[in-house]
Amino acid sequence: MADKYLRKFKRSLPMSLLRAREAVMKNFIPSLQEHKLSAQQWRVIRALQDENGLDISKLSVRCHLMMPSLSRIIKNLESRSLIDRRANDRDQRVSVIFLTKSGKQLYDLVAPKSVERYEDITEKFGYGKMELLYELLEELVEKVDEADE
Amino acid sequence: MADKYLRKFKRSLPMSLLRAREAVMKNFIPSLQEHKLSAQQWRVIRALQDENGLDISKLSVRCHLMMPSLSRIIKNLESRSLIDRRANDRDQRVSVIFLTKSGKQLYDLVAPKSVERYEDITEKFGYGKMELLYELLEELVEKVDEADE
DNA sequence: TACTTTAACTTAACACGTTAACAATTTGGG
DNA sequence: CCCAAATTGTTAACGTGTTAAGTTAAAGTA
Repeated sequence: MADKYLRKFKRSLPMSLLRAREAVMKNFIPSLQEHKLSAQQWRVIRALQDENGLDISKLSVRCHLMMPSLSRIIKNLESRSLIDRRANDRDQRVSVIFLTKSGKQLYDLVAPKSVERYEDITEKFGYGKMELLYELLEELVEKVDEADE
Repeated sequence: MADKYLRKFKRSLPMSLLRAREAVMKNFIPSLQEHKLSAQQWRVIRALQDENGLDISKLSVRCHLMMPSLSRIIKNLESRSLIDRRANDRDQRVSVIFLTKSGKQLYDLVAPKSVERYEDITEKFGYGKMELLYELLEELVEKVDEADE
């Protein structure tokens, strides 16, 4: 208990996670930029490709986006005719979001490049280490969330 | 090569890293908020505590902040008298940044709580796993940055 | 010395992260 | 049925991420 000082950034967990995420994202961003898509907009498109016709609250959870951010993103994608919103008949408060035809086309255009980038990263880093990393990250989240105080 | 589809978010590397970072940050943010500090502002203060009198470019590298963000952050911290800027005599273009007395006092107030939070996380997750995670993240960055294309 | 190039920021513009306040429904009693 | 409370978003405001353009000072070059 003698040395209660803060580690420098090199050994800061948030910083290490940040650097790793940045390094990984650098691989995906260029092909998204070619289509004027942000990483967040792409997440929404991906989620809708997985399951078309999600309401905004569900999208928010699946994409890890806060409602205000998502609200803006949907407005943007809607203005570009990549998605479509319809009111739910049973509950007029909820908007259900659908990928349009051009939204699906855009997905089909971008997805293969992302797959390539992912395979490239997996190859460079090693499949076993990738799996180990996933497990560690998952366990970290579990343990840290477990008892918040 | 048969199944060239994108994993769902649960198994997306950027998402896993994002979730982990969010879970970890949740532990540190409350004590920062008590002092109206963002995580980024705190990084700047920490860097200056490590080495007082850094120019903005060096701060940018150490804190992993882009120059425009840092420019705004410095303006903010300066307006709150937590830091102080002086022109470099040899080169009038560079501003050298110093922690003021109240900046240092704020550091002394916040740092112990961050140390506590870090120890708590380490204990919950396990020291060995923490070290392993650091190594994996570092290696991931190396390998991924290695050959960008 | 005059002129171009480089370096060190700063500003602008747009998107997202985050908290708080608002608006429109829907639901749950009484 | 009516009103309070909860639900589903949207808007506002401020700080950060990111790219591009603008400023000022230093360095390099003819």
